[in-house]
Amino acid sequence: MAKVSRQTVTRAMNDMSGINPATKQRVLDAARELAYRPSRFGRGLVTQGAPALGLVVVDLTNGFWAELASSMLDEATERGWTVLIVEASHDVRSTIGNLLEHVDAVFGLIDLPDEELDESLGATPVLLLDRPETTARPGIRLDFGSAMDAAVSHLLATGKRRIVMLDWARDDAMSHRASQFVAAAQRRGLEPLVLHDAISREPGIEVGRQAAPAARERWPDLDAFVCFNDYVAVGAIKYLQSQEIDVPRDISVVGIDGTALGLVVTPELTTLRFDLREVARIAMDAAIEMVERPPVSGEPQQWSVTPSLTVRHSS
Amino acid sequence: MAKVSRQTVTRAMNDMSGINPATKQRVLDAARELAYRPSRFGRGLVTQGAPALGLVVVDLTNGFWAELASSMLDEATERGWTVLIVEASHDVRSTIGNLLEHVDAVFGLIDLPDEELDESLGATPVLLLDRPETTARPGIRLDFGSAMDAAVSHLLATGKRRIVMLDWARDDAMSHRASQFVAAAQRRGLEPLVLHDAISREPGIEVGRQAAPAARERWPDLDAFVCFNDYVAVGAIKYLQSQEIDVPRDISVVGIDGTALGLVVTPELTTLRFDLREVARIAMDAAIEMVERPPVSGEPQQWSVTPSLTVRHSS
DNA sequence: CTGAAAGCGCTTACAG
DNA sequence: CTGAAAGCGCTTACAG
Repeated sequence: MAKVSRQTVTRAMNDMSGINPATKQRVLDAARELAYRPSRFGRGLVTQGAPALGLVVVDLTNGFWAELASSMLDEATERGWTVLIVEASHDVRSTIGNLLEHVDAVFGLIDLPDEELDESLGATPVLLLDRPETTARPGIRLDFGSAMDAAVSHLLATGKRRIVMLDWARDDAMSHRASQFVAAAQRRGLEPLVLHDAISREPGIEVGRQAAPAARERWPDLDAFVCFNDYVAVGAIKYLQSQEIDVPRDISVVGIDGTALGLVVTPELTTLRFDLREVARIAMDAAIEMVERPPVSGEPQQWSVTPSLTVRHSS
Repeated sequence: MAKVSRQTVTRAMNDMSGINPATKQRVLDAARELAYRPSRFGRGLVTQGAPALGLVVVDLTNGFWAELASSMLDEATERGWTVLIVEASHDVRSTIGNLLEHVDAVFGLIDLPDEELDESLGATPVLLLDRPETTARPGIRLDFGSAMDAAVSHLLATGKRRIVMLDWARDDAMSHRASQFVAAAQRRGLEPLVLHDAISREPGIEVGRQAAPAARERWPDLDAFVCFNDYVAVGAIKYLQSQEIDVPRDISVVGIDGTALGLVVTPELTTLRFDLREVARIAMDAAIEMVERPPVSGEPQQWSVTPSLTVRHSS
């Protein structure tokens, strides 16, 4: 339409030098009229484009994942990478399959059995968040060990003796978080009390609101809750408030994750807070490494991050 | 390495029929050893791949954006699209530039002057969220008009008379939200009271915590706050609590956005709640339309969404 | 300042 | 069951 060759179009569209301004304008006009947009595939084939990381989160409306996503975005931008975020709440398999078309590496929590994992992911470099040691894939583990110890010690120091974990999971198995609580409680000679919720679809406020009274019925003398996450903790506090049970005097509440929620609820929530910035840094560096280097055989690399106990007013 | 042609590699990698199992295995083994991964660009050039939408948000850790992002993800997946989320908090220009390499259309809040907008976005179809009417681009407007009326009426009905808007903006101009509040107040014959914050970087809890006392100093007889968003409202409630001022008896507080935060704070927050699911639906349909149809000249299309007043316990 | 040629890495017919 | 040819839509030298 502009009566020029494709190279000249390239020059006009990409703002390159060595083109007559009038020619350039003619090309740009024609492009507008034809609604012409360069194909990202054609261009990428030649220029390689910026590498992209796929981030698989569980639920963006959960502060933990929102904060991780936000941190990943920052860290990626700094390194010239692009991030593609997907929520793998519904159909994990097809979500992942779709994602792979667009990215050079994947990071996130992928809740799939090992065999399916290999099948879905193929040769794409993957870094798994918080997966059991059984996978032959590199990963970042959320290690609650020492932080759970700190939380239990803190509750003991404030005079609490009957600590109940309000757990949550998709199935009947105890969560990783709860099992670490059990270990910490036993190390202190406490009876490990765990109430397990496998009914609710999401570990939200409602879980805590319903689990707290159930726990009190089962262990009337309980004096502290450690909760699966901050949402469950907020639900527990909301229930206790409704019963005019004083937090923390009568019952202390400790959350996990360190989301912004904890600063909104009254009293402000004691919680195990992750440095997600740090997680994002590790993940980006590992992803770049995996994409650039040939695959190292042998032990898959494992990182570990530990939350720290942030004491506020709910304990 | 496997001593086969590229077509056979294609067959092996893509799980196609018409290939000898032994050959396939040989190819797969070689692929693994060479860490071979098909180029997404080469493949996309032929298959076209799934179309991608770029979503530009302000801050993923803000519940409004997290919920919008989550809804967009859902709606996009249903339509076979992929979503690429970016946060345009720091360097908007380069963030957008980077994004364009990867997507077929863009949706979101892009805080750039009109000329720069055209320059940055080029021919990419764009749908703007909550931009002034001045742009010659299609968009979705957040229209507070009738909802502000409802909020003011509700406060009047509960006996409040001196309503103060706690506003926030990046610069000295009144926000769109505040100007709609002013209009609603004037329609009811009220003096429109607005306190403007242009100091804080983000419209977070701290803004409310600091603005609330400032407002009380300036208008000692105030009896209600309407806040720029839920975060500011939570900050105001936190301050009032600290002063043992009863909410809502002494001072009512109304937020905007309808984020999950409002259910966590005590008392639970009355707020103007958007149906972000609806916004996501409109945006996805419009994006698909823009990519598939040639560009229509004439008036750019405009949609409008109105929040609804959700009365809880802070008013 | 403009254009002809080569090639990026795949897949889709088609031939054998 | 396997391979030779063509082509997807760009950009990068290079020639004029």
